[in-house]
Amino acid sequence: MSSASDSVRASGRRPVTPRAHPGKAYHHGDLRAALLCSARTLLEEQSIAALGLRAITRHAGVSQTAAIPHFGNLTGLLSALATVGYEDLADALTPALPQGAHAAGMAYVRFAIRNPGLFTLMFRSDAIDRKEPDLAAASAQTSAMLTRLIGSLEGPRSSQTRAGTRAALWGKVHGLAVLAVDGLLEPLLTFDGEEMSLDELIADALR
Amino acid sequence: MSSASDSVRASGRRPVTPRAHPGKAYHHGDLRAALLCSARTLLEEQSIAALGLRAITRHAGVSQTAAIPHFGNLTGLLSALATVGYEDLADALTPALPQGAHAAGMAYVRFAIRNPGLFTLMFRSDAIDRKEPDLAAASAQTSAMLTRLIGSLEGPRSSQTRAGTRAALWGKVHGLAVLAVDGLLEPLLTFDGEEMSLDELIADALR
DNA sequence: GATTTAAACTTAACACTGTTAAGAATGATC
DNA sequence: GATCATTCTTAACAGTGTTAAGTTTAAATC
Repeated sequence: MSSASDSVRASGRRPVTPRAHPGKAYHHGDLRAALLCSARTLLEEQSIAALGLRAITRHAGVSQTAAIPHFGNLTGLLSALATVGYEDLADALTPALPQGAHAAGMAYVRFAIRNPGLFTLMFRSDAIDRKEPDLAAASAQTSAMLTRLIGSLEGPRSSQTRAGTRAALWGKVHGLAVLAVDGLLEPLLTFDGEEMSLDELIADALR
Repeated sequence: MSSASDSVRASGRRPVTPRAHPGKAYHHGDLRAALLCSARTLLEEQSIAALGLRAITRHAGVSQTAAIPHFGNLTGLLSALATVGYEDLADALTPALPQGAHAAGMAYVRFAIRNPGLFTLMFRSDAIDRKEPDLAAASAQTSAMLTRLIGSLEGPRSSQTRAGTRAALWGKVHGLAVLAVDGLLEPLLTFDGEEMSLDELIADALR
């Protein structure tokens, strides 16, 4: 279980300025990471609609435009947050990959359920910029893990059916994740008065 | 192929005021339908981000707040548009259902690809209000079609595995639709210089 | 070590948004 | 024909992202 604060990573390529007067200086020290942390907190504690530039900077205790030097604009900030999301997703997938497709699929969906806001943001193509290099790299890395998984599954196939298999697996897993996050699978949990957990349903669907 | 204008339906429960002076009167006549049509045009010709109350009314040639009496607020308008989307999706699914799961899945994904903006809106839980009765009804109707499809597929099963099967099918189909609309399947279309169409890939993945 | 330069951060303003309130125009009802 | 409810407009409010200009600090250069 990764909290919002500890999983926001270091500031990426830009070297972090060592802060001389921690927390109080005019120069914040690591405002970039602090803003990402505030954004992630707002995202999970409230909603994706609460992710405004002013709301984030207000939560971090800085002025309205303090994010501009670090991210350029709101899209830049959200893209950086989505990048964190792809990195965290890769971390969640890594230990499950050698256990096969079922375990990997469960890890994917569970990540979405545990980080619903972040997962949603990662696929909001109109709120983020997929051409941002960091984001493109993190996204491609996650994608590559899926490719390796498919490649390790069975014997030799044509590359065409491999593409189909890959789309089928990713589609199934991603669809279940999206539907679960949106609460659209809940009507399926009750039948004739009996209940089943969301995790059970997904494990069932992934067989 | 359904164009944006002809597929916006009549105004729903609210009886349409017969227009005395078509197009020129102070009372528009069927502003509700006209606004939905403008919204759908903006949605598909531009993007989901262009769906503002002012942009829609501007496109329809009325004042900024003319949509309020009909929809209450922006969420109401977008929910009504999503309702149209679920109705259109049901129409697209109906002829394919008797042909089995593969045909139904293809119809689902093709609908998404042909109406990317509308399909995206239909699953934007923070932009629409799923408790709106019309929307809930239209959405439930689509869901019921899926249930009937699963029920007609094979012999008797426990209701538990039926829920799993249903989640698996819906998840796979929905995931492929979402990924296709976001352009995330395109990297899978090329292998060793050879190309394959998106439709082929999806047909492959749905087997 | 002093000076210059570059970056972070703040304040103020602009154009834009959704929503509300009040008023004018119209169709429906009695 | 008078009343009433609805539709639609205008005006205003609080909020947003972004830009420009100015201030404060850290780093770089001499």
